[in-house]
Amino acid sequence: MLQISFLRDKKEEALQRLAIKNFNDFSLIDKALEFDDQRKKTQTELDSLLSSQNSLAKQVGELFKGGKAAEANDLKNKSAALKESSKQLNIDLERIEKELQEILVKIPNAPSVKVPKGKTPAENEEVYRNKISLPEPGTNSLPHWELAAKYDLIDFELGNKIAGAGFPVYKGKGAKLQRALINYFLDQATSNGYREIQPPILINEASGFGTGQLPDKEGQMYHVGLDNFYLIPTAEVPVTNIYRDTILKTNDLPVKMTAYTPCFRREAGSYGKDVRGLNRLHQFDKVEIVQIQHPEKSYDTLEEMKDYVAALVDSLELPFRILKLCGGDMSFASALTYDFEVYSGAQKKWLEVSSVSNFESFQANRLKLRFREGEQKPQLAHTLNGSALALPRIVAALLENNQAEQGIRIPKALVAYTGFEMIS
RNA sequence: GGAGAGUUGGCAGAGUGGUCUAUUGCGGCAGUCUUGAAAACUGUUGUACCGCAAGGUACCGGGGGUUCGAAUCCCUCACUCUCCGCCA
Repeated sequence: MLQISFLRDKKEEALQRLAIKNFNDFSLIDKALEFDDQRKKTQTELDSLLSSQNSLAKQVGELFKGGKAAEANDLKNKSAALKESSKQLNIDLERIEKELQEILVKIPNAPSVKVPKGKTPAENEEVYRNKISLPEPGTNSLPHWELAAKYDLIDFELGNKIAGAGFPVYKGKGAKLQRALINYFLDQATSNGYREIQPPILINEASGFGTGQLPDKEGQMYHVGLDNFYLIPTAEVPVTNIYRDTILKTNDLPVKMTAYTPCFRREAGSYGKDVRGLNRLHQFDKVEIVQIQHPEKSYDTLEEMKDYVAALVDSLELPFRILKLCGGDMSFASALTYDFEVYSGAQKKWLEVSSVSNFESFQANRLKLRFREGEQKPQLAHTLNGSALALPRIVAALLENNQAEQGIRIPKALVAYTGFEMIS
């Protein structure tokens, strides 16, 4: 949620930046400013009315104490009359605030000026590609779903039976590989200064609102109706919400956290070959990194996180590229996003395995996540997060790119975690 | 799941209808004293909104109600604790 003060004081800048995201509904901004004017006016009226009521009430008390009942009753009636007006003003104020809020939550985050213009993924800007060459066509022929069946690593049919499509069952070395990746990713993160967190994987509405999943993406989350909980789509939600309604000190920054969680996504509307195998699941595992940072340092931090993830993917010996997302391909809440894609040999396409974003103060404003510089007034912090990494597509690429006659080779960095060098 | 007791400022903890713009202590910050520090003493101490300012308003778990007036009374929801039951 953008701050109304930003829309008011830097309207031109706001409009220009929003245009990068192809958001052109400027009437919405004007409407927000109008409602804000109304809010101020109503608040002023209400406050002065309440002030008179407070002083009348005080007088009534004193009159009763002094035994002047008749005069007291007079003032009582007067105060009762004022109460009617203040009640109405209060209703007006609540309505105005609600309407203002409804508009504000519809306005996406303003992208950084560094974000390239564009509408489609084809217009994303490739900013880096590592030195590992793409697999030769023909040498790595089987897609991961066939390899998974051949070596009995992942059973999609069994998942269907137990839960439904998109809930695979990992077996044997397939299961061990999952656990190895999770441990490897967590160990790497903690040795890079991220504090490990194990959060709840069910969240309440307030948490869903804080990071921006609610109300807009309600349909993307599984909902436990009986208790009104949501299953987390990413660890970002519970981990960032640790700092909801919090005022940090400058010294506390940056806060660096990492968490492994399963992630649950309904993926309503997805279909076709994009969802084949591990490409798109309802339940998957991911290690997330989250940082809370001073506004002046958040873009340096974003680069640092990008470099960290790059080193991590590199260590798995997978060919990958980094894209700076164009305005049209960015998420609602992000100000700048880097996507990481590994190349899948058998599928002959790039698979997204990580997304690293700076949200600036967009989430912090919803979360009321602030920090205080010395004795100054609290100000909103910046939040950032990234996948480091999401497992399924990493596994897909590992299986496909490392397949050979004698089996599937495990990258060196992982062998200490898997306990085996080959799947055969 | 059943019964009971609670939720007050950074923390502890008073306050059962008007002087609560919330007692007090601890902690924090500033100062005095000191070569420096500690101790002691003095002062100060939250958040949000409205207002050019002076100042005003709201917030005692959330929401609603009673009243001229609510931390205090009523309703409701959430959470915490204790005991019982069940249980990894």
